[in-house]
Amino acid sequence: MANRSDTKTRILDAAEKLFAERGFSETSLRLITSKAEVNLASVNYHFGSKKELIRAVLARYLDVFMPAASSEIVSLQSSDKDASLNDIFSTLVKPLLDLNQLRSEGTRTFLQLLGRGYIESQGHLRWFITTHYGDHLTQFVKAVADSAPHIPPAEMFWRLHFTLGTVVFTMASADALTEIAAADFGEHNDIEAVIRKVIPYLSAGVAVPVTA
Amino acid sequence: MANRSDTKTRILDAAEKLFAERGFSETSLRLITSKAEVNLASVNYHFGSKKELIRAVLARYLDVFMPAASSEIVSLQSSDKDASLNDIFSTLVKPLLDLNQLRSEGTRTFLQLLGRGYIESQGHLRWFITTHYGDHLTQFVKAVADSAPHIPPAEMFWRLHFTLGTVVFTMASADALTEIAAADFGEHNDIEAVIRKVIPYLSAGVAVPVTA
DNA sequence: GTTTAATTTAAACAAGTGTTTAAAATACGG
DNA sequence: CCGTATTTTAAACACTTGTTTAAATTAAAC
Repeated sequence: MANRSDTKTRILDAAEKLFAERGFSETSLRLITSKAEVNLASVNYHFGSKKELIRAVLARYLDVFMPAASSEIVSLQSSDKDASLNDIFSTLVKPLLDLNQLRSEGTRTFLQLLGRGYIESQGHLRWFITTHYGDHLTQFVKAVADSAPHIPPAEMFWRLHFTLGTVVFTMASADALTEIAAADFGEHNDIEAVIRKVIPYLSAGVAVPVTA
Repeated sequence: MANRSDTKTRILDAAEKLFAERGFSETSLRLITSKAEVNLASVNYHFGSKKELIRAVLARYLDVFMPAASSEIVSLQSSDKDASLNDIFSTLVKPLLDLNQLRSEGTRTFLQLLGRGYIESQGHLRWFITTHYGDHLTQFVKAVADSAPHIPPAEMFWRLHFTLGTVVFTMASADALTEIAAADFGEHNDIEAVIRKVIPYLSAGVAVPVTA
């Protein structure tokens, strides 16, 4: 049937869609391979195991997004030494939206995958991300910390995880939320609209003065 | 072995602990019944199915928490007509901490269960909560909306879901986060400390002016 | 104490999971 | 074009899942 290593791509494409929609452990290899119209055993042949398939799906996005985000932050820091939190978060918008050119619905899929990853992770994904992209992450954390110097490090630790939670949860349930918003308020939001809504919320929370 | 309807309680106790720690679908009935030292079939005998067990576990907390939270909000609104967002969120602290008297680690367990519920829910839990406790929820949403009248309803919808995401994610990973915070910053936070940290973050995000 | 109802138990069930195997088919290098 | 390596395939494997069954046990009613 399908020509050679096209099989690998078919699996990745089907897997990322299903993983984003239903989560990793709720998506069986049989469902993936039937959607991809490839044989069940080809997943283990090409990727070794389901865990490695999950990592491959995420890596395909992270390898594009992380360097792009990094360079955006670098160029922001060189042009504006006193960038606001809003500026820093907004810096991520372009690299995120560029993923839509990589694949249709790329932005939404990537953010949903990230959310699923952090929610379901029993360790192997957290490990994979921090060891492969740790430098980019610390760079981002430092940029945020520098632009909110009135927040002590320990407090910033918590607030960044609050932020992570907001993003992750919002994106994992973005489909349901946009549907409800459309039904209840007649608002038709795409993923970009949601991103632009959440940034001010995050900036305000991270920067709010610590109460004594 | 164990005396009569003590079996039901043993199952609920073991189930809520495991559900909170590992999530619903990652927790098998065999694990629950072995921890509870009861027979596997007794879950289906007493609760009918795993889904109904999940609902029973959550109901045991919600039946206590929801009325308590409601009455706190009512008394706040009658004493202070212009309560701040911080006041409203802080209103929930006492009902939450009172759950520690219900069961040991009750507060943490409840919040983690809530997080798992919203994250994993394929619908049946969302349906269960909104139909059984919908009045309490709309009362709370109204209180928040009234104290931030400069936020349009559609925008408030999104911000409340951002807030839900923050709480849910933070609580679902609260154990890991408090451990890291202790190791990296020497901070020893219990669940109350985390709650008191998150409230200013949430209030600031919900109330931040909408940018044009 | 006997009968009836409620509960507990061990065993099996049916369905689903990720992974492995060995043979068939395809593609490639010389 | 042939032989080798790569890829695809169908089948089976070993294991886990929630649920059901029917017999054994325990509790309650009379």
